Amino acid sequence: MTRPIIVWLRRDLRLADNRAIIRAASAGAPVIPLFILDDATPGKWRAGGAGRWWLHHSLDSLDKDLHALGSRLVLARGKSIEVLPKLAAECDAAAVFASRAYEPWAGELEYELRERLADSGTEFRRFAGTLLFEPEAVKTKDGGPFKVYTPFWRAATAAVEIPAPEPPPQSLMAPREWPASDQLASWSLLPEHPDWAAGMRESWTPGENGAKKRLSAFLSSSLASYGEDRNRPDREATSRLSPHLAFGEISPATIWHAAAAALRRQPKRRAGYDVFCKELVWREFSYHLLSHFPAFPEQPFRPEFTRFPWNDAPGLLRAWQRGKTGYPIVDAGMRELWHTGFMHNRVRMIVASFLVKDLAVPWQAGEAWFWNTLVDADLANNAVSWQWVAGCGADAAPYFRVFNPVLQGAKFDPQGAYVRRWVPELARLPDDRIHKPWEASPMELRAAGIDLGRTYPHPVVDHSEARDRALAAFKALKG
DNA sequence: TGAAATGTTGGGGCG
DNA sequence: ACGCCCCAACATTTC
Repeated sequence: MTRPIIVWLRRDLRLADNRAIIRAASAGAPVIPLFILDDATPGKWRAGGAGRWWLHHSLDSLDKDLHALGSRLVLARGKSIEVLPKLAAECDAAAVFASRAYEPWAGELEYELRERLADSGTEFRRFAGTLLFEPEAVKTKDGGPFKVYTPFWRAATAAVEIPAPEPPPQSLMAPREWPASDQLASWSLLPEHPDWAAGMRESWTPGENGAKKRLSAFLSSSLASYGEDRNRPDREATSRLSPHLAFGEISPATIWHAAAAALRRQPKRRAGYDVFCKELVWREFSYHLLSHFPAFPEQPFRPEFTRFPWNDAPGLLRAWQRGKTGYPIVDAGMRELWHTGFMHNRVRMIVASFLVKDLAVPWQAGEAWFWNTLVDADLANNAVSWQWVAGCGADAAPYFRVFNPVLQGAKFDPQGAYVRRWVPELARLPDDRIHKPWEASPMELRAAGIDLGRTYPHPVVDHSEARDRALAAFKALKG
């Protein structure tokens, strides 16, 4: 029998438009789909709690899909650099196929893997597909990486034709004998004591099928108005594809081409389509930056920010994490995150600005919290976006841009529906008080059943004063 | 993918 | 009719 090909799956948990699987399937060899739970290689960036919940269900879903093709998913745990060569030797694998990864540790790992596998006569092949644009494919005039979004967008979309997505394989040849596999349940990826995942189960359908359904629902119902409505957390107007993308349950090329097709069907979707494409390419820009500046998750891109006088304030950080800052839009966002593993993008900007500027807590603390609590936690997006808000990143918001949580709330959640949903103790306040309960009269508070300081906190800082402090600190940094 | 302070304009009230 | 003031609405500048 022909020697098998191991398909090493990572954040590409899909069959459609997954070139590693598709090429292996058409090679005429048995295919061994493999997932390794490797907490050691990424170190502190191993998958967090919410991500582990998602991962469990995504792996479960992929295994079912593989069974429908006469195959299965083999599970192993340990360091990839040890597990893979060992398994390849055991199975006498001809090759290991994988989608390329872009995290700081990935390059060296893939290089070393190639060497070790070659020792035992196993070829190692990487495939594109995780990104629309490979980091090397987009260069400035002098051959360097882009540090500003708009020129990156122009250069990338002009230079690269995005190939059409490829259909999933119709069948996968099983090996004569399956290697031993862990039981998914034995990995304990799901929370037990306590089971905090109820809100996640209500909110999401992890897996390739869920991703496809989400995409078509979004394109048919929300693409047209995406440009205006995507900033409204009180509306279901964003794609909510981020966790599916983060786990590779759907490829960006699939989304790209499906959106273009939706535009062709209905040309009036143009405005929304353009904005949506820009958002997809922000993800590309994040990966572009991460791959050229691997310190991005740890260190400020603009080095002068290393000496910013951050506040060591565990109490304030905790109030932020738990959604008890006293600013309704901030608390609503943090509670949505805690409950569902997700937060609306506009609200992410508001809560991030509040942590970094109002509370002067280092952006890395917010990045770490998001890493653990977001189902769409993605190293590149997370690091680049936090630095963008903090003002120390590439093409970042200028440091003096400080969000006012009251004004942002009034502008993007005008009737307070989002706040009422996630901060129910404020639900009975009138619209013109919902984003600033401290300005409600004693009578209004009583009527709404609120005892400020007891049932809902006073603001942990005064925004106006905090803003002045932030501006002064940033100014000192500059001078 | 800001907010707040400051500057400008123009309509209306009024002497 | 006219100049003056007020101030909202909008624009520009600054942080």
